[in-house]
Amino acid sequence: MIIRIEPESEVPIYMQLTNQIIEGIAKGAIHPGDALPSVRTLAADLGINMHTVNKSYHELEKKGIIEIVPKSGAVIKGHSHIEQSSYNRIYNMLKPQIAEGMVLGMTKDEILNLVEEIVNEIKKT
Amino acid sequence: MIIRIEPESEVPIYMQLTNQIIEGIAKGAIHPGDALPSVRTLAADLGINMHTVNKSYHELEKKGIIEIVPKSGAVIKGHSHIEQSSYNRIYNMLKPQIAEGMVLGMTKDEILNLVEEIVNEIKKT
DNA sequence: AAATTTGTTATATATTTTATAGAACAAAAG
DNA sequence: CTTTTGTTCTATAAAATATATAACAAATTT
Repeated sequence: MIIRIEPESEVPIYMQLTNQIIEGIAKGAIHPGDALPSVRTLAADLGINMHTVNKSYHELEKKGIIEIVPKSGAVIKGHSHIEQSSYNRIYNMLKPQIAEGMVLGMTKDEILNLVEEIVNEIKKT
Repeated sequence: MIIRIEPESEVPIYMQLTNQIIEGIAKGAIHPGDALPSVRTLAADLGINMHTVNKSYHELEKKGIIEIVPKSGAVIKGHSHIEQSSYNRIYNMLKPQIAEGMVLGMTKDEILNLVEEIVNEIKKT
């Protein structure tokens, strides 16, 4: 799985990494049960600091996406059905952005089409 | 229009304000052509700093939602159809969150239903 | 015309966030 | 036993966030 970090982005490095790992899981590049690289290894590969990778992994753990076993490693969790707390979190993250789309002139159908397009784009390949 | 700022939130104050103004426009509490309060007035009303309100207004301007007339005021713009640059920005903001929903076990239909629910919730009074 | 209000600009301070660096630890894995 | 693991700690630096105060010229109001 290829990860690209843009140091000059306005998006913090740990968040770029978090998002790209999430998308990697979503599109099946990595699967539940797989172990993520050690924080030292991944940091060296990406040319970033160990603690930055560590922060990203703990973000993923807080989101319920991976499980960190102390002194062992980080493993991708499987999910049959979304939990209520995760659902609420996603609801609150999506709301401002959907409102922004509406204000800027998008109809409900245009928003739904965009979302469907994104889902398809993530799934393909 | 009622705005509530939570100083202890992990979401920056200027962003809370930006989002609530956007949602206010989306649900019709304020309309295109309306002028926003002066930065000093709103800051006093909310008990926050003038520069924080100013930053929020310039965020709204960057998003293409309001127009700031120097020495005059901020006016809400109308939108017939979304511009490509705004569309791309919303696309990039939505993508990581939709991927997160997928990883946490949401199906395409569950995601589309959630988005439709949010649109309806914003539209209703 | 005078006074007030406007957004803007500037300086200053403080806290939090982000990112890196290096070191040390105990536990797990080889 | 050696290496690797995540964790913890200290330290530094830059950027983001938030507040405070002051001053300016232009616009608005009185």
